[in-house]
Amino acid sequence: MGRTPAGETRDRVFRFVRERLLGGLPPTVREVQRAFEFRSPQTAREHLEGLVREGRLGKEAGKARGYRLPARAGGRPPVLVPLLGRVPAGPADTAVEDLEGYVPVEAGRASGELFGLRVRGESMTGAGILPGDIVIVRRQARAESGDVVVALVGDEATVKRFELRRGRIELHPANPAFQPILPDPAAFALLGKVVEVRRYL
Amino acid sequence: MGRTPAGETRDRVFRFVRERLLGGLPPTVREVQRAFEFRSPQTAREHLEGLVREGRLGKEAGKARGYRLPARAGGRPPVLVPLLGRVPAGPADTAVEDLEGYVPVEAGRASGELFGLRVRGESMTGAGILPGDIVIVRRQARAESGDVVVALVGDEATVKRFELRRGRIELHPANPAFQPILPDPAAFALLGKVVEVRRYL
DNA sequence: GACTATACCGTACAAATGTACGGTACGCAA
DNA sequence: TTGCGTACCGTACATTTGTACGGTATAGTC
Repeated sequence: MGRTPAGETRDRVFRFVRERLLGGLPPTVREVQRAFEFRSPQTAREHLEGLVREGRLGKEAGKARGYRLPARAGGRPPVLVPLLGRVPAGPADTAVEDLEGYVPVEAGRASGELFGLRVRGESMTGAGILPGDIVIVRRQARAESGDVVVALVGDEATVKRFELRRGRIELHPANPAFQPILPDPAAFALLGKVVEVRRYL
Repeated sequence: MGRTPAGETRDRVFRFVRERLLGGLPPTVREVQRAFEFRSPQTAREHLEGLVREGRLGKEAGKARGYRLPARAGGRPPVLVPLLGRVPAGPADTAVEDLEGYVPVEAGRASGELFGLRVRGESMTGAGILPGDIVIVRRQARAESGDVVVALVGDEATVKRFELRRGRIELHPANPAFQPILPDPAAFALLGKVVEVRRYL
């Protein structure tokens, strides 16, 4: 019968499974079978079990789509965080109508609730944050001086550098053409801290 | 029997399912059943089908773990592209020893071979590309004027704006403190085009 | 009351999926 | 040659899982 040199197919099976796992949806035995045109599910299973025996894969026995990356291999699948089009005033859950889509973020970075926000305006160009960029924000009510934050000033969401001076909050732009904002505490709300910036060219 | 106010349980089911979907592993009907302590899988199914009917969920009928986020909401799971620590001289696959990790990228953006590269130097700060940023690069041998590219000049990989002037290639920095590079065609290789910039704060 | 809708239960069935058992073909080494 | 290991096939079976059908209870409305 047509065979393949030692271990080569198994490596390709591993890469296929890893791809699927990293992508988020583990494959079934028969999906592996079809992908490699094996004529028996057992062939796929032998490769998968072999990979488990070698420690290259983990599994939840008996369960559908039970193959996993081994725990030590760190690679949890990325999570998708909502990309919000407008100001996230309430909890992100309620702002469904403003959902532009989802952005993948490493799970390790995903402590707390994250959301994405598209940047408007040029006030942070000096910090490499340009209009149209997407900032990934961890929702939190506190910040430290120097953090880049998303804040609600009046009715407007804005991205600025956060500074605490003599007990007073200041929001500093990173562009000499703009002035620092000294928000009225009553009309101010900190939405979260920027943990990542992305730009699609 | 114990019932719950209109729509409330359904909302909680939706959040549960979305959590699982964003986390990577879609739940089964019976996992939803157990999570909410329904005594019939049918109850879970009615909520799930209801959510599909409302357009809040999508599904692959008949398949195990077939519930999905609706297509409009961001679609395919992200793929992970290799983040290379050093110059990717050969195909990315061969440079495994220089692998720093993986970066998730939307599948829709993943036409062609992608890799990530960490930016060194300040030559592109004017374009919002700072030292330490990660650029996502599509491997390609051609570019057009204005593209931000990764090029190999001599032995060094560099990120610059690509310009073609009178048949001659020029690499322009985006920082007045740096000079354009007019590379010797013999010692020049275009590695790819930057399609995305990210910064982790 | 009669009617309808919603939320849930209980059970059964069918499809998808994981698993087991036995077989064939090839390469290699004793 | 024999024996062993690997790679694969074919088929059957058990579990998991999705699905269908019918039922009960509560609330609201006409």
